[in-house]
Amino acid sequence: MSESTPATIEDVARIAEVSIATVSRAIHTPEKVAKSTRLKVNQAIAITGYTTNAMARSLRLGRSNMILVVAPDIGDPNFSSILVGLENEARSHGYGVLIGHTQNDAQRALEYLKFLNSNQAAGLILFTGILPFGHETMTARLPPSVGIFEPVFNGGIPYVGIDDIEGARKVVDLLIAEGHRKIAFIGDSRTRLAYKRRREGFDAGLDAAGIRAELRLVQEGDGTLESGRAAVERLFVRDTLPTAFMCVNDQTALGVMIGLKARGYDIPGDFSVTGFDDVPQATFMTPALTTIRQPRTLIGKQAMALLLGLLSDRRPAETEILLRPDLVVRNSVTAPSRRWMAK
Amino acid sequence: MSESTPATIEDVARIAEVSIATVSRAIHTPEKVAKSTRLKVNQAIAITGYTTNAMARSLRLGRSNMILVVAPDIGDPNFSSILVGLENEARSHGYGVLIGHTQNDAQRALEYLKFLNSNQAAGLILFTGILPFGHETMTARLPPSVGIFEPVFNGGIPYVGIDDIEGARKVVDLLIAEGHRKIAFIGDSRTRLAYKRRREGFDAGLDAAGIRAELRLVQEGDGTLESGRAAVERLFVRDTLPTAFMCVNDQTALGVMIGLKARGYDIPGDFSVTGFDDVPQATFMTPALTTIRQPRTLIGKQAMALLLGLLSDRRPAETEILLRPDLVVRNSVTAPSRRWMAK
DNA sequence: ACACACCATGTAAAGGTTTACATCAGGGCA
DNA sequence: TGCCCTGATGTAAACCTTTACATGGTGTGT
Repeated sequence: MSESTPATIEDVARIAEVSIATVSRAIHTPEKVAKSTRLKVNQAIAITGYTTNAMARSLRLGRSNMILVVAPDIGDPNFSSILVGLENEARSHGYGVLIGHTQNDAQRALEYLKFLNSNQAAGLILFTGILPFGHETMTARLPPSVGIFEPVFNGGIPYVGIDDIEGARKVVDLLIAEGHRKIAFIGDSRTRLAYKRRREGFDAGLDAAGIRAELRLVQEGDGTLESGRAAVERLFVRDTLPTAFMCVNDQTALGVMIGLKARGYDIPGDFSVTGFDDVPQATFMTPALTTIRQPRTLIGKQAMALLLGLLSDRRPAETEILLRPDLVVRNSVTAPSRRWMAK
Repeated sequence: MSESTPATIEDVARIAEVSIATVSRAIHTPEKVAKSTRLKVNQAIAITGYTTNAMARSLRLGRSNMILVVAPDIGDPNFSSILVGLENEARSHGYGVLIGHTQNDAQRALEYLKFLNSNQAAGLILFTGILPFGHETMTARLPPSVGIFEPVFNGGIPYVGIDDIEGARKVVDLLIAEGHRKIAFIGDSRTRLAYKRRREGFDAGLDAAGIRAELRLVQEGDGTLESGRAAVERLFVRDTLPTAFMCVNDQTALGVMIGLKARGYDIPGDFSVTGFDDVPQATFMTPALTTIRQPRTLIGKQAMALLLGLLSDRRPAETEILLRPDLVVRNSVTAPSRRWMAK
């Protein structure tokens, strides 16, 4: 009717000549209303262009159709593909996705907390390993939540990630198969479980091949490009050089490559280098980086599906969903250089 | 009190020994309540941990504190930096950001329309040049909106972008300064205004230098990597070769570089290549791509600021905000090859 | 023919706010 | 003293749904 104000359920009821209760039922539990009435209601809806006011509905129901996604850095290119998965799954179930960007700042995280308290979000997707909110009394009040990549804080919150151990294993196995015996591992000493597991996979691979791990070849960094470069420097002051650098993530690998090139070495001619994550830039590095692909969109999809399940009281089958990591072979790995063999 | 149920305004009122109206006023229009009362209310709020229920508030007010951001592809790495700007600005004004992902699918776009109709979003940020919703009756009902990069549909909606003409001009000017006279332009024939403008800048630059434009050197593509490669092939079947390829965007430039390398040429030794947009991969291409930087985060910030202004009834000062494009000089441009000079 | 069950629908309350309007107290002024 | 104005607070309606409960009508079984 009047185009200015959106139609309410009452407008529909008037036109369909039924009560508003019937309209509501016709929409949400159609099997409870007579076919003929349902028809009238549907016509009235079509005429008015009625859409139910989500605010009123959420208020009445006590929960909204929004999912809050909190990530430390939404500018991270890796984030966007996951977001696609999250969003698709959410939308196809009538949920909307709300974005929160903490930049690892507790203050900001706290502001998002308000969205939860004020019932604006029915569920939570967490990207950080640690609960962003000062977990004090908080944890109790948290709505159904799902973590991405890692278990959240004190557990209890299911998460979706990849099998980091297996992924790392695939990388070492490749290097070993190529003939490498002295493999450096450039790690990340921060508390992320994923990084610990990649190290585990590395150790397991060496072990399985009967290679004695050399602790001198293990360097701890912080996952940044710079830490990769620094690790190279540290290794070169010693006299035990590896023939391959296995890096905990692609950033680190890039740093390693830069460091190696700065010293005039050829990759993979002189040294092989591997990454982990398959960031979009990996294809464009020179040489293109051999790494482990994170099925990002799928991770997002599964995480959202899990959360949506939680929201419908379906208890999660498992508290940990680990997807299969795939090895992406590009050009940064080859057999160890004769140069070092001779030595 | 009871931790199970979030505190309502009534709980606060009871503790502060005032009416709920006073509590509401103490929060939103503190100057209207006596200092002593204000104090009592604040204490009560602290005790209860009260946060106003956004659903109820939005219902009453008739508008929410959510901004819907609709983009054709939220997986696009360029999107994320803009999102950072949007999100920061929104959050600092108490607004939340809702993500919509249309994949250029009208059907999906329509689903987002529901968020608007149902009052779930107070404003709209549009990434597509064309209105995603089948603009029929829609346009009238649209909430305050702001476009990104381009004017939306039939105008009337302000937008924030960069000055594409000036950006393109900076590129041609650089090429010309390096000594290039025969410059190919690999364009995008789709209807995006930005692309038209980049072409305009190209023409203007040539004109200003007194170089006669050769239409044969202008190739229309569709902005994809493949279209860049195809353009190279088309140019090589003719005998008029350029010494430089100016591409409408970085994707196209990458395609051109691949095409050129496949034919055994060196960049920039044999041909110079330029892009536009400065996508994250540009640094990693070989050679690193000389291109135009989009101040993405700033664009997001400004767009959101503009929208927030609209929401407070402040009419926009201008309907078009064009930010300054910066030239990013890397390694894909050099003086024209002697090889062609000799010819 | 009566009781009962069942089905379709209506009535009204509840959910948490905001705000126009009413009320009330106190102070200034004639 | 009486009147009016002002400033602080309270009362209650409205925002739009959903749903428990009530109502009334139809049909089944005895």
